[in-house]
Amino acid sequence: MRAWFSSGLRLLALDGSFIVPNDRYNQEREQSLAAKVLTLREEEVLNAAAALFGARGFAATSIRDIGERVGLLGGSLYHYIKSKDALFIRIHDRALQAAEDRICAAIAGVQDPSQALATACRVLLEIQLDPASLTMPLMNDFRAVPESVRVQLVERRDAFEQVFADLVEAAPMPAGVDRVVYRILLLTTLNTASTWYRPGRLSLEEVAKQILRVYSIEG
Amino acid sequence: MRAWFSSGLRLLALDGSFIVPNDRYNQEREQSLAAKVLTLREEEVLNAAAALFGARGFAATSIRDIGERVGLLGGSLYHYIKSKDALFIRIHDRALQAAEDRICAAIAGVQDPSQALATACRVLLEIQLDPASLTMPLMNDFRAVPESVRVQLVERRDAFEQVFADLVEAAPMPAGVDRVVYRILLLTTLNTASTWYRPGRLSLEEVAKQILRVYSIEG
DNA sequence: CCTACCGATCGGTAGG
DNA sequence: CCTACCGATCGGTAGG
Repeated sequence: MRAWFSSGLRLLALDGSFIVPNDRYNQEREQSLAAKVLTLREEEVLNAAAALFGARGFAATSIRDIGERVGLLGGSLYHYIKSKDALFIRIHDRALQAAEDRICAAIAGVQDPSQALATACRVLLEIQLDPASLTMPLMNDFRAVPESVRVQLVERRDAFEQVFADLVEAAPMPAGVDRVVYRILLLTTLNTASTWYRPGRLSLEEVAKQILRVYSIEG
Repeated sequence: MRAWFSSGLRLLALDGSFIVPNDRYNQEREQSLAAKVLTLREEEVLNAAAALFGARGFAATSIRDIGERVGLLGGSLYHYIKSKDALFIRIHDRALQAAEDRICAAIAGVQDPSQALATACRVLLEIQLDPASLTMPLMNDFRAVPESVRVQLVERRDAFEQVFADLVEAAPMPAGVDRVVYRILLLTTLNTASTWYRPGRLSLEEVAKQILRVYSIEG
């Protein structure tokens, strides 16, 4: 049995990765275990950064802002991150992987193509509107991001969207609708819902129902 | 007859304001004539700033970037602008006013509610996708903008969207669709089209037709 | 994890 | 319209 496993305390983070207490063994193995095992402190840094990137965007979020959220000075953050660019890419990757996992799990047993698409939409909307899973720094608007970073974000996002491309391909469409355009509009709608939705008049379920209705999905 | 009128050369800018050659009379009267009469140089500055804000967002666009585009050093720009914040608000206001004017002119003679909504959508899409009228710094994503600026942008944008609110109110909807949600989804779709559309497979007219079809608008 | 700092860049100003 | 500069802040590093 591995040391980090026998150490007892182990938590499952929102995105499916393990969180373990910060001990020497873990610090030494961090690199070789890739991104799978994180210390509590690392998890804190990622969550704080995700929240700020999501709220203000890449350019308007400073390393010192992120540090302040977790009680560190800016420079000290570099013990946990390689660079601001790499941090953003990492958060984006983890958020999309977590979303993809949740969506694939939710549609695994669904046979009807319309029902599968409806379910995928509902789960993505849940993720985008969940204030706790601020883990989603809005997959759009890469304008303020350096070019070299943007190409990596776009590549990852395209992979994620393939899930929806497949679902849209299989689902029935209104007459004369281009499936590529439809998929883009649908995903934009789901991904930007957090910019306007505020709990109150409509519940999350009602918003989901409205979106499915506008997009002619029998859910 | 007014001096600026008799000076002969007068151009109509994209957003409907007049452009006149830079002469002493004009410079002296600029303030009292409000924002209606602009020197060529001012127009240049606004267009360059609009293009950069639109391409990179507020936080990632520097005053020096804008200056470079018009052949000035950063500091020299302050002869034409009051502040970066004020510049952004001004561009946003002018772009929305120009869009509103074009849309209202286009739907003026249209009686059928569905036809009117379809026309408004087509014109807004044209504006958002016209590479020349980069005058539109994407009316969404105010995340990187200072709070004091954002409230002014939102206020102006809400006024603009009232045109669409009225059109959606009058138009027939699919059964069970909430008109407020519908309007938000429709406007988001039109306003973000420039983030994904590239001329090639589909023409602007085809994209418009697709959007109208997805949103069940008989155009 | 902090102190202390680097060079670069930011929005903006003074003075001509 | 430029030179020359202000104080603030940026991402990032060294050394402990």
